[in-house]
Amino acid sequence: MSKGNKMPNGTDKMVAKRVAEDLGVSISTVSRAFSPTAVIARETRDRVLARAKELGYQPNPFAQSLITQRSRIAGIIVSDITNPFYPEVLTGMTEALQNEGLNVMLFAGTSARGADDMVPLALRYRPDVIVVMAATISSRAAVEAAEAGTRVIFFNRYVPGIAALSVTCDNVLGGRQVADHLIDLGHRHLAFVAGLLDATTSVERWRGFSERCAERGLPAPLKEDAGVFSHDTGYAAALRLLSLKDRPDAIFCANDILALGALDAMASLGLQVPRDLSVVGFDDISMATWPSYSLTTYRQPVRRMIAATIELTRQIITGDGEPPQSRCIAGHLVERNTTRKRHE
Amino acid sequence: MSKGNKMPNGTDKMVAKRVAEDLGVSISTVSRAFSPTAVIARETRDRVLARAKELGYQPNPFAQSLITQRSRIAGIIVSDITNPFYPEVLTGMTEALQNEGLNVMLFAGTSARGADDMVPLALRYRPDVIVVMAATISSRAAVEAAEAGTRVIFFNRYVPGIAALSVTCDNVLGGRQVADHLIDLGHRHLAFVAGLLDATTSVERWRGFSERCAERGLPAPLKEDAGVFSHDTGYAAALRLLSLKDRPDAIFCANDILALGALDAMASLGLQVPRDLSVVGFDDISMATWPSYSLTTYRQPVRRMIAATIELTRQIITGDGEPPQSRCIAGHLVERNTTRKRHE
DNA sequence: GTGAAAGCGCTAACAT
DNA sequence: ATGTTAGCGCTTTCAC
Repeated sequence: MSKGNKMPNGTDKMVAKRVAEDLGVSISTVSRAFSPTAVIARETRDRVLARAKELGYQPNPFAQSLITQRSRIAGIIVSDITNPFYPEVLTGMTEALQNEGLNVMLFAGTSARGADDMVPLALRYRPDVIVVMAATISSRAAVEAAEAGTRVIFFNRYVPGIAALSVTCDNVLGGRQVADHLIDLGHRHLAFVAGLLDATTSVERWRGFSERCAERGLPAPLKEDAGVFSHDTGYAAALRLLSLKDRPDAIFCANDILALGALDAMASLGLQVPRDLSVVGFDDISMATWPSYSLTTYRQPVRRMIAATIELTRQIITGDGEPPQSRCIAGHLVERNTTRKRHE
Repeated sequence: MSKGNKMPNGTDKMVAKRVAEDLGVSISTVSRAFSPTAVIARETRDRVLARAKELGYQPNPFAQSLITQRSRIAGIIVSDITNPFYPEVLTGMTEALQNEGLNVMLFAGTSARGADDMVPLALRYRPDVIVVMAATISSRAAVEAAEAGTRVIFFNRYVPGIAALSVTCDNVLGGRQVADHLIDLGHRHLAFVAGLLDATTSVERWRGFSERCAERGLPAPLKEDAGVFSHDTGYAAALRLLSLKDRPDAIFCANDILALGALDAMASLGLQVPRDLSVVGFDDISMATWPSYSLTTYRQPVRRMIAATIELTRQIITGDGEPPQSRCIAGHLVERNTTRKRHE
């Protein structure tokens, strides 16, 4: 009677020891076969690996982590996933991390338990890195993690005044380029629809936008706060702007979801892009390409941002080479509704 | 000189032993303090927990899993996350699992590595359960997992001919109700836009739809294959239907994304809902509510489906009570564009 | 190149 | 109610 090495379904649990016995080698040899850097005869490794596959053996990552002090886990913290931008990023990021040999542990912040509360949860697994994609997270998170010896990368989010890493799109530049685009189109009466008030994305896009307007001799653009990044709030904010006596002739929305809401608000008033007004978004989510919207937008360089995150992760893990540094990457304007024919 | 119990940042690593020494108790006592069921003096537990918090100690889940043989991990496998339905579900599911004390390990299938290849990856962590939200996964996945002693729950997907668990919306019923709705509206010339050919969601919705049409004495609806579930393909499929000589007067799309594409196709032809045609989707994603679309759709009971998944998970983990059984839950029709005023 | 032995951090008998 | 002890499954010196 073997002692307790049975599975719930009655079959024997497959562990290194059993593979070793099966092959008449030591446990160490089995272990070494799975370690690419270990010294082991090529032929032995092949034999072990082949038999292990047959038997369905794979090293237990818990035991591995315990001894190697490396989890090979990346924590990802998300919150407002209502913005379609994030799912797109989440999939890409997960894939990329998997390719680096990191498994992703996902933590979803809720209204009840904010993204901040996810950090201690994630920290228990001593992840090699934590990627934060939540819009509403305090700097406390990064501090806690730092104390636990885990580095945090803020994705698409900059946390001011803290030694945290971030990977962002160049929001200021984006705002400036949108300003140039609209001004070049002949617009002189610009407006901005802001999203979450304390989101750096919104703040910086506004800064670039308004700065550039000033530089080009325009009066300060109108600024309308949507409150949160959503279709509803974008719709409402646009309605407010459009009901003004001195209605703007171009609206730059802090992100695409807001912009789509704005377009729908315009449609509800019978206004057309680009005939009556220009609208520009930010992100370039897939819906921006839909014919019904054909939204001109500033595309975030998602692939490069993910690649940068992976690069930082690699630097964090190896610990050698240059110390990882925050990255800010330029995107580019994608013109669509300049020749838009919607509602005709 | 202590031997190796330093963190990368120089501070001592916080383990049960250190907390125990600090308090002058045994390691077991520390361990017991963290186990809700363990016998320990209330006062001792409070003392340990308080000090542990101060010191920043949390039990190492790897060590725990190693000994308890329970990972407290749920694996989630996703693939085509382009459908906004899934992100919404993913967040909700993650939250719900977290509330059960399960941490979520996310595996994203790619074009290169399909969802099937994610199963072995997930199995290494001996998850308490695997939830599959990928549209394209073979039954092999469930078999592999079963052999490893892990149960798989297919979410919104039924895998025929296999002893796997699934949680689905009642797609057949949904199809029937949509048929009734359209017929009651006076339509007699119905069409269906199918998504992924082998997706049970598409197949079953079609079955219910066509069955009900037959029952109510209508000719078989037209069937147009979109190929995949996307806006583009829905758009194209609708265009094909609308260019027919005997153009249908109502279109039921296998899901909302297809339906939104169909609506845009109609708009491009200057056709209006509900004046010229009725369109019905399936899922009720957030975009269906947008004023520009106001899509009538069959709402999947997502909350209840997640609750059912959690219930199954609980049954799987405890192992007692009734054996877990697949669940099929009715949704309901949400009427919107029956009074739609778009493009006016 | 391979085996023996120590131990990662923890829980669960078993003692007391 | 608490302490002692034996591993969970693995990697990694250290011998050979």
